[in-house]
Amino acid sequence: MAEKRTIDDIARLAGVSKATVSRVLNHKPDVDPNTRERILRIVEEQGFVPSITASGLAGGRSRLIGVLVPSFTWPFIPNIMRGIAEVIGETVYELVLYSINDSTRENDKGDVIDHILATKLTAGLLAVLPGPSAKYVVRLHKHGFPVVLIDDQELPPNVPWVGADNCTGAYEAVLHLIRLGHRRIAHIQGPMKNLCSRERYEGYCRALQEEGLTPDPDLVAEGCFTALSGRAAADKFFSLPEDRRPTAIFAGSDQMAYGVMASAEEHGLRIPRDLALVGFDDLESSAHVRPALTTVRQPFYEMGQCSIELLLSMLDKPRHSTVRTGVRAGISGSASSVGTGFHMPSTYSVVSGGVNNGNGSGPVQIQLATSLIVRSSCGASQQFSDSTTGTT
Amino acid sequence: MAEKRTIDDIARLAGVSKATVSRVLNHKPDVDPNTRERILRIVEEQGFVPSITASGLAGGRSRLIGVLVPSFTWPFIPNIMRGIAEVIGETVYELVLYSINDSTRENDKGDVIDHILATKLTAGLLAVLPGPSAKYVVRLHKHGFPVVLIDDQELPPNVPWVGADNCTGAYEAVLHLIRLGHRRIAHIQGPMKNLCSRERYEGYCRALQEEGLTPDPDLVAEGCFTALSGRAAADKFFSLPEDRRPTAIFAGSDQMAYGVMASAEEHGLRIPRDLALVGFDDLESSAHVRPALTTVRQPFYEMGQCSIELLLSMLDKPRHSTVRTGVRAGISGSASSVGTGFHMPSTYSVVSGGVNNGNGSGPVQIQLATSLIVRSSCGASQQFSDSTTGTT
DNA sequence: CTGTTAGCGCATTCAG
DNA sequence: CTGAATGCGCTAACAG
Repeated sequence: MAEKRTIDDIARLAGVSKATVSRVLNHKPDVDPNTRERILRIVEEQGFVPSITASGLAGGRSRLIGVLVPSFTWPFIPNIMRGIAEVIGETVYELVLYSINDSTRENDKGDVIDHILATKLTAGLLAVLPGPSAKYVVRLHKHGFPVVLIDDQELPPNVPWVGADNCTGAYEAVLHLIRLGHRRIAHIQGPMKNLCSRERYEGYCRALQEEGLTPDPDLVAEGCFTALSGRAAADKFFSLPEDRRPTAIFAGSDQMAYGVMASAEEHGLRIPRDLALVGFDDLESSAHVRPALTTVRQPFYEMGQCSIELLLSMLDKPRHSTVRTGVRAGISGSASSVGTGFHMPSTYSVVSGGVNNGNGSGPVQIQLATSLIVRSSCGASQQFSDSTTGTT
Repeated sequence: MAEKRTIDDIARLAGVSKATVSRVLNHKPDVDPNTRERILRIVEEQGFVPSITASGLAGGRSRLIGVLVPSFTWPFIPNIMRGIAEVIGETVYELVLYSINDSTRENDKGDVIDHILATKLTAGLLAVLPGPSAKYVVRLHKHGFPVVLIDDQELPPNVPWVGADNCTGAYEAVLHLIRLGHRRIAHIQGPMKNLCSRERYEGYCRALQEEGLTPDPDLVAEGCFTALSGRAAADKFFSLPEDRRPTAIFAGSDQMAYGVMASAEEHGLRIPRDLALVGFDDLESSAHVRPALTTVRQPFYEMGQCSIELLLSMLDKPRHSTVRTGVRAGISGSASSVGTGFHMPSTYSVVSGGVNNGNGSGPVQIQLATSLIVRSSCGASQQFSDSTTGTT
């Protein structure tokens, strides 16, 4: 069904010029309501879908959005992608996937970026990139290519960015532990080359200080986000003399927390009885491990949504829909929603940039709030047996 | 860097016609070695990359490959994607992502497929689709659109497909349990609407029968691949009178096995002491749960590679590379490799179709072997502490 | 071997 | 409000 029809076919069937058809397809105002109606009907009947590549060529603007992700196996990528995909599905844009696999050498990463710019395939780029590599994307931005970075980026101001409030998240987690009576709280950091690790560490320190506790260097170890590294760090903590051993651990990622669990078990320590544990991320599995992991939830799904919204708002908004719904809102301070309606996550803050002048949207940096998900691993009262902590 | 240059620019700089430039770019044979050399040099210098959209339009054939995936949150999608991305990275093709989110109504799925065909954006489609929806993709195939399906598909013969040998995998898992001395082996099925679930069940039955054990209906329960459903099934088993309770459980997915672990713990059963457990999938986390889960490994990464290779081999192979490497092998019975060289997974079998006449490659269905990964949850001797079971 | 001529399917002037 | 003309950047015949 739906044999390849061109705009000319439709024009012929409607008894008008292709120019007119093109006009209604692109929602131009100057068209007679009747002919518009008639054309739309024929388009519908024939199941006509304009060639995205041809219109891109002719119009000089692509309807493809690039998404650059590091190895898919990072546990939170799927949720970010889900957010992106869902929003994109409502628009006329399509997603093209660029990926940097683990084995990509640092230099080649620049090439990948150059390639993205050079092919001129996409209208903009959404990038999830580990710490230092972000500079390549910033370069794109400087060249005037629409770009939005996601998570863990250390950027010059007004480079569009969407991330989570790592510092506050960590702060709240540690505060929670302190309120539970813990005094010797260890922290397993992520790689310190990543901004998010440093921010979490900052939150950790702030909580301790505010509560009058002095951070103990022996209770801080650097991991690399993996379970194995978390385990190693925990092993180190547990080999401390008993009176200096931590009674609680705040891990910089859920996976590292899993490693702590393994180590604890091996050392005969029961969680939460002998050790309180809090992670960071709220991976799917964290609700299912035993004991269920208390953790700081990062709104990955929302970050995906938010970032693509931001990117779209930076484009020349040539919204146009044929069969699909089309039209969405731009980002603005006051969660405005237009058309099919996009809702900004309830809690977010614009960190920088952000003059959102109606036309040429100004670049913005958006930081989404994290939230502490209390489960049993920290010994607090609540005991979710296996509820999947309902969140959108 | 790399300001927007067109083929005309290069032609001018090289003192030839754009046609000639196009010829060398597309690896046409009839070009003077010297001019070819010169042109290539200039292309390199200028960092010229031809517009993928323009050449697609003009040449009538796209260099975009569609990938259709169900909700990203399925745990094995990332690995499949990784395989796909890695292979695609070596070619001139780009990936465009189509996704069907969980909330997509069954009818709309057909629309998504129609949309893919209608836009004529992509040259072919790779689809990972749950059971019944596959029919839409089959329709595409019937329309002559190059398509390869991945996993769990019940297809007419010679619809290109790549999957795993579920039956043998299950068979080996159960056989392993029997050899370990178990007699009351329960099985938690995946949804029976999925072919893979039925195949695994078949393998389960076959192993029992071959060893002279009669399947007990009470020891079989249907789940839906999730941890929760696995837990429910296990609860049911554990509430059986002691002499009818299973001493081993073969779960149809790792996630369901996780559910079994939770239930076992609640019922005071120790794994593997009181209960042997084997899963299916070999998710990343299965090596890290405690006890480490014995499971049947599905070669997702390889499936990704294999499927994209198959799809590419079905295209009009207009291989062409500028900066990137390009050129890969087609699929054939005898793991042939061409150019940069692709290596078929060592063990695979062509199930159907498969006349691979040099030119118009015939459709094939490829089934990859699974492998039993023995860890501690089944009580066998080997105890991998936390080795990530090295596989490619 | 190489230049010339036509479009691919559509968006956009620019005149009516 | 609408049609005719022009060209996006490139490939594909067609003649040299």
